[in-house]
Amino acid sequence: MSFSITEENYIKAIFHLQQEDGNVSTNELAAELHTKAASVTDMLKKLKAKKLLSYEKYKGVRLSADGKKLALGIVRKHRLWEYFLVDTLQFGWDEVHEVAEELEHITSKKLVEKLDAFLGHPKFDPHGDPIPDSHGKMAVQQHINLIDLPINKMAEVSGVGSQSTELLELLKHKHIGIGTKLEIKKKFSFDHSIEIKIKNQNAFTISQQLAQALFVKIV
Amino acid sequence: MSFSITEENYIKAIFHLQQEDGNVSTNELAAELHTKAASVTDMLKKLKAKKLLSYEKYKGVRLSADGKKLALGIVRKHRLWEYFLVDTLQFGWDEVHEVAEELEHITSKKLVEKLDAFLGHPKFDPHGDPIPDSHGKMAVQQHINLIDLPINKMAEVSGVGSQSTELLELLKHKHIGIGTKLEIKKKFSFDHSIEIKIKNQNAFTISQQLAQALFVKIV
DNA sequence: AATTATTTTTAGATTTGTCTAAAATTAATT
DNA sequence: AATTAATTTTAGACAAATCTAAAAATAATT
Repeated sequence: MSFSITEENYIKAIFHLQQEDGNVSTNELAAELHTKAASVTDMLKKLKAKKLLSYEKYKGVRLSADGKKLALGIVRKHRLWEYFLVDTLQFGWDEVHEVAEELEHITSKKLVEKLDAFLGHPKFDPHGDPIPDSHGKMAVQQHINLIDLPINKMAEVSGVGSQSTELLELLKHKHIGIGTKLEIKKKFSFDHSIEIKIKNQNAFTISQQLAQALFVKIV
Repeated sequence: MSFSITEENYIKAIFHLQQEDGNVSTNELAAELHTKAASVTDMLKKLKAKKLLSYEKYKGVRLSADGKKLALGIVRKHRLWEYFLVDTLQFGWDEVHEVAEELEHITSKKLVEKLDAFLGHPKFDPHGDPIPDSHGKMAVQQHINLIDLPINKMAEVSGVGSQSTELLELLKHKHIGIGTKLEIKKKFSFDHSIEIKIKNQNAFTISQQLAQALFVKIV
């Protein structure tokens, strides 16, 4: 059985949303996919008929085993292509997401396996997210949210919570990227902003929103 | 202005067909695209409205300057990806066409230019076809049809006339590929078959159809 | 030149994915 | 508990790309 690009995008969006949520609502999906709730309802019926998910009226949606498998395949392709773009073609890590959104729908299985081998079976993509292997297994990276990092504990930025160009632009401006080593110097309860210090730089504060979008691992 | 994958495939098909023909007929296009004449007519109206081609009822079709530019861009991507698949990912030259049919529709201009640079600005793809540069210019390879090769003149296979899997399967079986050195020993007027001899091999005959599908350059 | 055959176009229907507006259901609040 | 608000679904319509069947135009043949 084969799936359209649209169907694949629905499955991928549900996969990402259900990481946190468990069950995913129609409105959440509509927002994620920049479409309307009515369109989502229509598509969910179709995907249910294809046994990619379980869905009951008004009860939200959850991927089936087949759906998860499909989603992991798409995520695998997306992250391998991101790795390729950065590692092989010298793209900036903040400019590969949109291109990978297209490349992830190329169907050839052989291409994926050859690309994976050529890249040396990488475990993490340039944003710090784990790449599922050909069986759908992925390494678990103990990402902590920066907001939860204890004060004065050195950590390394290992992932970002979103791929939005707005976020990536801000990070570029502040010279924060994957691998950046930093520690928290102060937490301000008034607006939940935090003061961070990057090695060899002066300390500066970042907003709660930004801190929540950054994941780190303690080093 | 951007174009759907379907529109791009029409433009590409017209480009290839008009190389020989000049004006391309509705039925030719329908055959090439495995669709029906009625569908072609509908699409030609749309592409005319987008100024990619000139088209008058019952008179056939011809690409405009814009249409040619678009076609060359698609051909460029197709052939660069084929080169990548063979050269970088170690695909066989006979198994890359279908994958490149998908990859050629990836839109990022930056990707194309970075890929081109990474590959070292190749001039010909693995089938011996020239790769247009970023301005749409391509090297002219003096491909001669094998049928026109003089007897006992050593030549090197430089291209194939079609990408059909049937042809590629036959070539694989006969151990003929790009770069194969051969000469014609006899031509049989009865069925226009020819006897060829590949270096270090016994001579054997090939059909007119096969000979017409092979292009060589005299060495 | 008239007739037959082929090619091409039109007309109307279908599928996929989307939309708006209205109805139905569930959640929140008074 | 009753009402309001928010969410979700249904109903009907639309655009893209396709199809079949019939009509129109062009080409081929007698």
